[in-house]
Amino acid sequence: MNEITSLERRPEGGPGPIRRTALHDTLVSHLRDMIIEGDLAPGTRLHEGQLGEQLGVSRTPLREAIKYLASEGLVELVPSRGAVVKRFSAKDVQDMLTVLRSLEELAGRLACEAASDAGIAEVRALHDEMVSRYKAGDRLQYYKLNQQIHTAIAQLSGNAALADMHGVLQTRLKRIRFIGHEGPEKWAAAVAEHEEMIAALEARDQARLSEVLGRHLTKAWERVRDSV
Amino acid sequence: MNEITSLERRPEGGPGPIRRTALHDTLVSHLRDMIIEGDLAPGTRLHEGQLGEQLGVSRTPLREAIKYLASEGLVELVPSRGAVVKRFSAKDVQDMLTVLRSLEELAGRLACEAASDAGIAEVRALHDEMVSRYKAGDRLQYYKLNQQIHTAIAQLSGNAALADMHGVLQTRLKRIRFIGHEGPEKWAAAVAEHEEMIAALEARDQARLSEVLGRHLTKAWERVRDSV
DNA sequence: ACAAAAAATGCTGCATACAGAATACAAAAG
DNA sequence: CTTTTGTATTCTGTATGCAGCATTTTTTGT
Repeated sequence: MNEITSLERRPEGGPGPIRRTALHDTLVSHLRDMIIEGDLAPGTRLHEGQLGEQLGVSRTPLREAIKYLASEGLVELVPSRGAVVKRFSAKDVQDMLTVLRSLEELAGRLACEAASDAGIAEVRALHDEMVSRYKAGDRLQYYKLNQQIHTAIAQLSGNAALADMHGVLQTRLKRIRFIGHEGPEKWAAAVAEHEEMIAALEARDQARLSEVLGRHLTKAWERVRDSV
Repeated sequence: MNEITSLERRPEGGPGPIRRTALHDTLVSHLRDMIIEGDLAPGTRLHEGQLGEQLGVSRTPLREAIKYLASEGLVELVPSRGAVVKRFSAKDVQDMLTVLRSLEELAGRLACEAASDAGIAEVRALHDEMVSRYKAGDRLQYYKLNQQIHTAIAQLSGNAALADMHGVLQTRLKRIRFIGHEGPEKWAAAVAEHEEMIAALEARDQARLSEVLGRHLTKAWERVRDSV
């Protein structure tokens, strides 16, 4: 992941609306990934010239993407000195998890009311896939599906603002969670919580789903606490 | 408010650290204000050339500011067609208020634990000032102090992420609330709720403060419901 | 040899310039 | 009169160039 990555305008792959995708979006998500995956460590200065050359883009669109990420809270703008990757303290992480927990509890309650059966089935499918990845010991895919499930539940709430805020926090925390490698027994516990979560969702049991989601995040904090 | 506003690099006013403030920040907050105050109505296309000329800035920093606002959710980026001021449906507003309510309830609980006496005193001062504005019938100042109080409570929680998310939603809703002119009796009710709020905060009564904040926002929705 | 000042380098911030896409308009065909 | 197609204009997307600030290196004085 540390090699020089070169960008291309996302080629229009399959069918669907021929939505020419702007370089801006590509750059933003690319930089996001670089930050999350640790290519750009916290505290790193984002060198416009150098970075732009690596990515094969001029400074202008790069700067715009950086400003965008600044508003998302991933980088910090220092006047006359450019941008640096934001560094989160342990308290920052705990604070984010506190808010995320509150949001997920809300999402759980709303999802039980608003979700369509099809929507729930999709989450179930993601969950089953995740469990099979767990059994295969595929941490990376497990991690990604895990994220997707939480995102999906936030969206099932039918509340766009909620899904939005949830997404912002989840993105900021991705870098942290990406690092947090828990041991086998804790991993198993996390999977069990997910199992319970899906059951509650399928039963449309508001109180239970909300409770499980909350508990899940509280334990998540305990899992990563030391690695922060 | 609808005249052509020209920008100047924020002059270094009083004392304090001589922090040269970048044009970027000025532009962002200026554009924010223009959107909130209705100078740029929802659905309006943000014309880079024209707008830049009005503000006396070239397109480059303007575009960067627009991208920033896009991430904040105030404008929407349409590929190859620039940016338009985001339009919120009634459901969008309701959704935002639902989340905001949840966040404020959380903030209320945390603030009762974490706030310093001095911090509470400051909120009390804001409140008293607001009440006097209310008695004077000064709607604009009342409105601004009202916002400040809610922001202050979010900050008293000591949770930066919470204050952050709260701020984003509050900014998005400002435009709406700015319009919502309630009648005298509802206005009085809102002030009474604020009174109760401060009392609960000073008593550090978590449950009560949280409850009042929630109720306050629920009623706020009823007040603006029709004007959206 | 050390400290302070001065020059030099590198980077950001902003403006301008150019290319390509989207839209608006006009003319021509049905 | 409506529809369609070709053209012109306008605006966005990206690159480049220049000026000012920050930092580092060199030079100079003690």
